[in-house]
Amino acid sequence: MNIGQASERSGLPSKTIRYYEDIGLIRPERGENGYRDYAATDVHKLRFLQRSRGLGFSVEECRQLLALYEDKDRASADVRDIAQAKLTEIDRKIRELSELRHTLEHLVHACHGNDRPDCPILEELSDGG
Amino acid sequence: MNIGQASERSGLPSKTIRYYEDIGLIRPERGENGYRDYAATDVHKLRFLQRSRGLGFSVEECRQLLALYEDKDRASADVRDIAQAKLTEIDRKIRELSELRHTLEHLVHACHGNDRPDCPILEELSDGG
DNA sequence: CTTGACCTTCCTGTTGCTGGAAGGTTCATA
DNA sequence: TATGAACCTTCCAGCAACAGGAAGGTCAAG
Repeated sequence: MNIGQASERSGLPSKTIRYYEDIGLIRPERGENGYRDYAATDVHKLRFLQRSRGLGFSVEECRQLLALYEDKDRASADVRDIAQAKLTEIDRKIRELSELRHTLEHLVHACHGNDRPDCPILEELSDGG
Repeated sequence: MNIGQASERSGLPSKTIRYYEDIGLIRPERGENGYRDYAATDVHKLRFLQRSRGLGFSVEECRQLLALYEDKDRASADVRDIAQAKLTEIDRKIRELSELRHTLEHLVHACHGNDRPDCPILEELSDGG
């Protein structure tokens, strides 16, 4: 498929997809006319990139993550070490998001419109939530 | 406290903290010598910024989030709308992180070293996990 | 065979930092 | 009191990860 369709299916702008090719993340085939031709697996990778970028992983980290399942020979210990490290990082992110969620929920529900300065959420934040 | 200590306590490099001041996110006092002087609440805000940036929120989004609890008068409906929108976004991020975690866990545990091409994780990915 | 919606490369601009230069401040120690 | 290390300041340049737009080729429909 062409880049437009790949963009639509992955949720990434065409510009970004071309950029990812520039830096060697995804290598689509080329048609006779020079157009990029994306396979279904390419789109999966793009979607994967779209997600992990949005979750705060750098492009280089995404390259590592991508390598994890592009690696046909997953026997190597360092590859699994990377995966394990990422798992730890993901757990941390999930924890932090939950805390942030907790904080915001208080803002929405607990301090509903009354402009008292002793709102519970402020105390929580001051205590180093 | 000086910027070095604020950096240490917030987890943000001094450079980044100065940048955040440049773009108007945090406004510390200044001492007689011209040094920035950070209060405890400033450090809380910085830590908050450090987290939310690492979780994939843009600086402008962080500015909104920060405004949410700097706003002494939280009566306005639009402020609460923003908070609600962020809550939805956070929930999505948590879901995506959980999926990513699931995927990686499979990579670490299910495909342990055997280089078979029919590894379960690959099927999962091909199905558009 | 032209019109519009695609696609291509290339070049510039923006965001969000990061490093380094050049210089002032503070504080312990000789 | 001075000298050196470890801070701090501003400013300027560069990098990462795109985004916008120009200039031009391709393709399917009327």
